[in-house]
Amino acid sequence: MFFLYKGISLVIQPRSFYARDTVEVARDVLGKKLIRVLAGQQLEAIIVETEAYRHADDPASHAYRGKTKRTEVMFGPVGHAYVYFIYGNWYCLNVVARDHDQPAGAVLIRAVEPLTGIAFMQKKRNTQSLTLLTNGPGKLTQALQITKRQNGIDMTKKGQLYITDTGKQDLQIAKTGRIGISQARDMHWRFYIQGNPWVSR
DNA sequence: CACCCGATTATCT
DNA sequence: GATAATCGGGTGT
Repeated sequence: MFFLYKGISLVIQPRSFYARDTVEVARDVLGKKLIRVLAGQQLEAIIVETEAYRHADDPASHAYRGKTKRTEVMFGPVGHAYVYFIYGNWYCLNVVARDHDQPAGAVLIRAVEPLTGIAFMQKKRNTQSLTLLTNGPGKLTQALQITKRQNGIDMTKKGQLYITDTGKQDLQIAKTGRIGISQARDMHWRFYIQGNPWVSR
C-alpha cells in the first residue's frame, strides 16, 4: 500500500511503456506517479485504479465508432493525455496506450492516492476528507486541476502533466468489469491496487 | 437544428 | 440504493 508514500523517483515512464496492449498498460501503470505542475504548486499522486478502453473490439470505447474530433487524441501518439468532458461537469483523464497494430486505445485513470499538494487539492475539492479527494475519475481531475486544456499533452515529457516510475513492484492487483458502461460489461479491464482506500467502488 | 445520452458526482432515502 | 443535475458530442433531419 502507498498510503502517504514519500519515495522519490524522477524517472519518467518512457513512451515504449505505452506502446503495448492497452489492457496490459492499464494494469502496469498502477503504482506509478502522476505529477501535475502548476504555477507555484506541484501536485503528486499515485495511480491506484484504471480501466482500459480499446478500439474495434470494445463497444464501450469512445474510439469504437472511429475517429471524431473529440477522440482524435486516442488515435494519436501513445503517452499523450486524452481528456474528455462528461455529464456536464466533469473531466476524465486518460493516457493513450495501444499495441503497435492498433489504431486507438487509452487507459482511464479512475483513482489516485494524493501525496503532495494535499491542502491545495482539499481547497479545489471543497473537502477535508483524504479519500473523497481523489477516489473517482471526475474527482481527481478536479483535485489536480486537469481540464480540456491538458487534452493532447505529452505525458512522457517533464512539463505540466506527466507520469514517473516509483520503483514499486509486486503490487496486489484486483481485476473487475468496468464501471459506468452499458456495453461490454463482461470484459474485465478495470484494475486497482487491492485494498487501497481510494478505489472508486 | 433537435434530439439523445453519457468512461460521474453529490445528496438524498 | 436511487436520482437529479448539467451540457457538449455525436448523429440524423
